[in-house]
Amino acid sequence: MTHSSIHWFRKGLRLHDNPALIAALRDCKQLYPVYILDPWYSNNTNIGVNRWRFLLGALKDLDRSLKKLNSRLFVVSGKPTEVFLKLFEKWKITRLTFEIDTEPYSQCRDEEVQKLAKDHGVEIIKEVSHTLYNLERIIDENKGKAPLTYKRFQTIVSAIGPPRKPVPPPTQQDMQGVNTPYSEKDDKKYGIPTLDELCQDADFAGPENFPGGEQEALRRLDKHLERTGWVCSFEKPQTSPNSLTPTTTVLSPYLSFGCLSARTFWWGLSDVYQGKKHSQPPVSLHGQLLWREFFYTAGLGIPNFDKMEGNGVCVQVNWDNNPEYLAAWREARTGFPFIDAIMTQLRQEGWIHHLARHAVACFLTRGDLWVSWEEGKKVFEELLLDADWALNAANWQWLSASAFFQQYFRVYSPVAFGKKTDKNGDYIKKYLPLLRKFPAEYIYEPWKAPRSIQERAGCIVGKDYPRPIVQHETISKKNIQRMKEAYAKRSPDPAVSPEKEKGKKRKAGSVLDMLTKKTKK
DNA sequence: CACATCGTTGAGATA
DNA sequence: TTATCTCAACGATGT
Repeated sequence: MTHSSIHWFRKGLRLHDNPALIAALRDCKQLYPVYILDPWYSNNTNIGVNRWRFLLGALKDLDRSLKKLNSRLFVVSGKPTEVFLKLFEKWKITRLTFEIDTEPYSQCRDEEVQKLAKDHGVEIIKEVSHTLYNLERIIDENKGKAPLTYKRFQTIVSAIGPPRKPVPPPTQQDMQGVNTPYSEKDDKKYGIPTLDELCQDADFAGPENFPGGEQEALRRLDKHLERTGWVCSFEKPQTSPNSLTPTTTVLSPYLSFGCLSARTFWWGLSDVYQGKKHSQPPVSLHGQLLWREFFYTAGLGIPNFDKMEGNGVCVQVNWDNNPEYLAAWREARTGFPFIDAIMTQLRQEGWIHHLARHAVACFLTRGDLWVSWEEGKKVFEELLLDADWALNAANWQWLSASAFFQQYFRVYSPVAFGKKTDKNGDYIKKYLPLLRKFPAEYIYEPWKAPRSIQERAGCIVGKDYPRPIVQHETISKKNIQRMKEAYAKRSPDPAVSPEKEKGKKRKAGSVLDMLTKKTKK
């Protein structure tokens, strides 16, 4: 039995740990590696120039690697079902392989493609390789529901055991007898497009600090794994959101596009940990991969996970419709240098530290501007190289205290938070050079600087740099009360009787809390 | 069912 | 410098 296989790349833009690609090679005479530019994405999501560039880097790298195996990548534009309808016939395809993708659009897209394949007698092979685990299994083990706490999630996965080991990349030997028919003219027809062809504002691309591609991903992984002491002592909350160079691995864009396998990362860490004392989840590097897995599971198991309405775990909040505030935040002109510097780095470089994301997300939503997390999510989706459907939705809900995290009275200060790790404001000066002559004393709150100092710094607040968009001290207190109201209104379960509601209220009384606190002492 | 515990990463005061 | 407490008081989970 000999096959003509298409391996369909979507995420999973790599050769290592790609079990579906390996499956495509079994008893295979002709292999066609395909990437589809699906117009659904540009029609329904916002992808910024840096993200397009990262994708193109990843595709070029993939094509290079495939060519070393005497194959190549075929890039095709169009709706996947329409593309496959043509390709199945044209290439006499008997088998289609791909990596399982659990996002809602992907699931419905893949469903359609599978139907088409069945109608054309094309065999389908799909494999789990984007995540550490089969997420369906995690949900099953938790009685059909996505776990809602990290602890619970940990309990489930430790019962399942460690993730599967990564699969090696295909070798020359695996390619024996496998052929990819293509000619010179296919370069034009199936070549990788340019940035200009994909993206209106190709000229606005920032510095390419993190080039896309599997080779770069593996290089970056190795570089970090060599620092064994650093790996073993890694604790996420101890890393700085505002250092001039990243204090974390910045492997997230590579994981998001699948240039790097989460399992390869996981087992690489395990090798480093071996026999040494090391940090533990949730703060360790293994812990970071589990956060990703946790949120992917939530994205699969919770309907309408990327929206507030119809999302069963999300607190329903009366966010303001405030386009002016949203635009000021997005365009880095809130008047809070720490916030504006972060938003500038985000736009220019496509990556900001996780805690910097906390600061700006809290500021936009429950902390200060009272704009819906869904709006913030859209901006991150456009600008972050590591934008990832499930993680983006989950973290925005977390930071806006809409789900997973409920201690809404813990509010990040747009002035104080950054000072903890960058007293002099060097980070601010890097991204907002306008403010570079302000003395450290005023760099986080330039509006407080006396006029003479503003003049000496060559930057007048209200003219050259905006005045603060809100009065943080008063507005954040007011917003805590608004969050309290939103929680109090949490959709009362219609099945719950009024008596039960009363009982609930009594329980929440402060007398008990006082007592427990005293007995603790 | 009642209740205790706990939660990756708050700020600010105090010792 | 670092640890602990208060502010006010959340929901999910486990016993």
